[in-house]
Amino acid sequence: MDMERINDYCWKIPRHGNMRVDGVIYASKRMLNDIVNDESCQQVVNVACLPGIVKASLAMPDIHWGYGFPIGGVAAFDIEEGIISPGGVGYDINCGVRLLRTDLAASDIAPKVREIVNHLFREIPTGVGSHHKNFKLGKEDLRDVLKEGACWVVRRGYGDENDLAHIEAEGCIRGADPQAVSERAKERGKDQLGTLGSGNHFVEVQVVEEIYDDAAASVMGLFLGQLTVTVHTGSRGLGHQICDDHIEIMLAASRRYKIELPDKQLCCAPVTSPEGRKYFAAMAAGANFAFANRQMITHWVREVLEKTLHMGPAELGLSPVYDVCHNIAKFEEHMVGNASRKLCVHRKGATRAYPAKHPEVPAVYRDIGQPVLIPGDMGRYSFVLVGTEKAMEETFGSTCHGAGRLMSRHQAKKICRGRNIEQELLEKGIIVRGASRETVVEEVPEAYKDVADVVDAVAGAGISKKVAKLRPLGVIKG
DNA sequence: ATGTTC
Repeated sequence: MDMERINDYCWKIPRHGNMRVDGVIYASKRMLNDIVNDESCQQVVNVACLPGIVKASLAMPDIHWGYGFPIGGVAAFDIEEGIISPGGVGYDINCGVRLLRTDLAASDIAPKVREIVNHLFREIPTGVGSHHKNFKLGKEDLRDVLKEGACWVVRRGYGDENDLAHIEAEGCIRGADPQAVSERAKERGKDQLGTLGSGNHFVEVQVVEEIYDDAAASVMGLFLGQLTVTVHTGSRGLGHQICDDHIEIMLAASRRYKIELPDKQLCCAPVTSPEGRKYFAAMAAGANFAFANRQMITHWVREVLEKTLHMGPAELGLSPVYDVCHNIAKFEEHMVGNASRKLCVHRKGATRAYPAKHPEVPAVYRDIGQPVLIPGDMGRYSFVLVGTEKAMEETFGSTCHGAGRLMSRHQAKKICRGRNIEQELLEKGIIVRGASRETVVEEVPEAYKDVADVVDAVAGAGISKKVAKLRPLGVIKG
């Protein structure tokens, strides 16, 4: 692949063949070597061929191969001439991350971590197909969750207005239509609200290990040695089914609208077409289910910590720092050249990273920029960043989303033969409870890139700024 | 990611 250097952290695949715009990849030179030899590079080129794409087909340093569009990709399309595509969002609609802060020092509760992990594991269903036996939504309630997102959960008494103020889009994407969601998707979702799922999803008890930006950390209520909890999950079977249903519809739509596709998996429809509108309405509903999911899990994290530590809410001081999506398509205003344009921004394995002063950043963060939450693997660390003006100028206000896989699940299993990963992590001071040995093995830290490399690349490029590093103490995995 | 090939 022909690659031109823009700067130390930014590389261009010049427009060629059917590409309508350039490809642009954010990575250090060292990381780029792996990326160039990966199939995901061709996916960046393929996306650049889609109608109405604006400026460039973008990729973050954690890019890897995905369904049609690369994971770690950002693609913005003109509302009038552009398309919307389920492959540009991914199967796990509104997969995302929520960081919860507390008033506690991790050292004070260290002897209790195992008990906390065990209680979390008992209260939050984990693993493929996990669901609640005694917490099922009726048809009307599920409809309201799909329309209202986290607001519905708070209305039912699980959390408060302050929680909602610290969620991207306040936990509710407007334009969601439950009627655009199939009965089958609803059937899969009705007993999965407040469940974790599998793969890289987790609830993790952490300690703030390093602070890079004192002022920003202070505004976020973060301090050195602090106990925090991170929730990483999405829209479960419901979102998966929405994606499946609409890929089917989009395959037909692509033919109907005579959209030339370099890869069938890029199937899409004009943003303004009935198929495009219906997908957006269903995707927004799936996104709202995921916001509600993380809000529901937050409630159980609160309960577990209060009970295990014998504390009231005031003493615990648990509240969300922020909650961000990294698999979503949104309608946003961006400057393109000298004009402000309304675009459909697809972020798939990419996180919104708005700068200070942006009207969509919560008032409390208006001076520091939007918090960005980057989970790493379970053995190393996670990062808190903030968005920047440069992200707004270059990447439609977007940045990376995580470590990115280095090995397939199969490869991971192979290198772990005869090893006890739980024991190895325990020796590093990390208590792990997984739904099965298999998932723990598939998520072995060596299977992932070092998230510090990913974060240093986006910080080096100037599209995010480092605020804090979090180290795991205990984790539940699907 | 996913009732991991409805």
